Amino acid sequence: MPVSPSPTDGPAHTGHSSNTEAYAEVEDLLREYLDRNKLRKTPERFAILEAIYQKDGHFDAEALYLELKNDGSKVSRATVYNTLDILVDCRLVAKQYFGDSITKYEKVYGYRQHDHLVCTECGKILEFCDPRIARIQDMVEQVYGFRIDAHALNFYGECTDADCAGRKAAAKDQANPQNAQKQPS
Amino acid sequence: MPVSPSPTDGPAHTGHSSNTEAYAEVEDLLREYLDRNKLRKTPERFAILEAIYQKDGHFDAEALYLELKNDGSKVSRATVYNTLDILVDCRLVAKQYFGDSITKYEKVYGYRQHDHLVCTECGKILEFCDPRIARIQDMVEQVYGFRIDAHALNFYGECTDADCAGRKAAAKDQANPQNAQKQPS
DNA sequence: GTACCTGCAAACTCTTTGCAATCTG
DNA sequence: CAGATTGCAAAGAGTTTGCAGGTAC
Repeated sequence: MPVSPSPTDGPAHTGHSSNTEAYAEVEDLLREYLDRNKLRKTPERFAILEAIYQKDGHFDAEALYLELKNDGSKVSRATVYNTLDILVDCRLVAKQYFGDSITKYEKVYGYRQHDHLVCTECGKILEFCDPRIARIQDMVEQVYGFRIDAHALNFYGECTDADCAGRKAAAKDQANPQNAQKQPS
Repeated sequence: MPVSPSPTDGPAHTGHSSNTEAYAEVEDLLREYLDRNKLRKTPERFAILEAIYQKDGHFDAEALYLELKNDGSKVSRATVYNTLDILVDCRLVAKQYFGDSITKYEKVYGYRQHDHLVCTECGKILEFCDPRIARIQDMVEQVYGFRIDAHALNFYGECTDADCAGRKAAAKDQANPQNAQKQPS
């Protein structure tokens, strides 16, 4: 499975269903997918799915592994990675890259399609929706003869939060020009 | 073989000025940036800049390092990474992530702003331009109070090329269901 | 029972770091 | 000259792989 970005055309669920509410549906979808692909329905796979759907926001594979471990599960890192691939493949999870070369994941099902706004100073990530992206996608599909099934749009910039961590550091640097060269996040 | 080291990874660059023409300007821009930030104008930095502006399309740090090495330069990997950071910082080079967790770079100056269309089967990358993205950016800036200075929009899907490598492999898999589960790149 | 899956740890890949030597300003 | 920058190699972080044992079907 090559690229695994966030699906744009997920189930057209409007608004967010609650975590618990959504989970039964989600589990069924995984079951179906595993059936369809003749993969086994192991407890590990469902444990990982459940852990993900209890979380909010973005996470990385290591954090998920540690969380599972903390909760008494003894899934291995290898299984976490393997299962994440499966979940991305069946569009229950989306893979995201925010410029720091750490792969992040987020649950997808039951959540509105959205894109990301990343503060390069403090790392804060906001989400936004814009219907024009779907139209750009349609145009690109037609012009280039692709069948597009996912997209990722990230904006990078600086937020205006008073407590933006990076901005404070930058201010300090100004008094201390040796450190002026910003580190990439 | 999915997304990353595809031989077809080539350009399809939209609206470019010639390489040599742009380079003098680009060198000046780097010089200015180094001055402004009190960084040293080392030969390595200019050698790397030049190598990048002689290339077309996307490349990764390792490929750039090997290329420089081949050409007789003896810059180290560390310097390549360090310099890429500087060039990204002064907007002569852009960092890109196409879903295979290998960081790609491309030159930016003198090239029209564009976004990417990635074939998840064969790894081909096409480029397109759409003015609506700038408008979405404006709106997001206003609504969220960000100062945005970069974006990345990637569409992922399947191309319609007759020789799309991945599609052939997928067809083979269908006859041989054991291999149905696609491998991550 | 079979072969898919898992856990474990080692291997791998990409990137960063530490340090002595070198070169810019 | 001072100290920023380099090359080198080793370390680090994140992810993948190989293999023996476990387990879904």
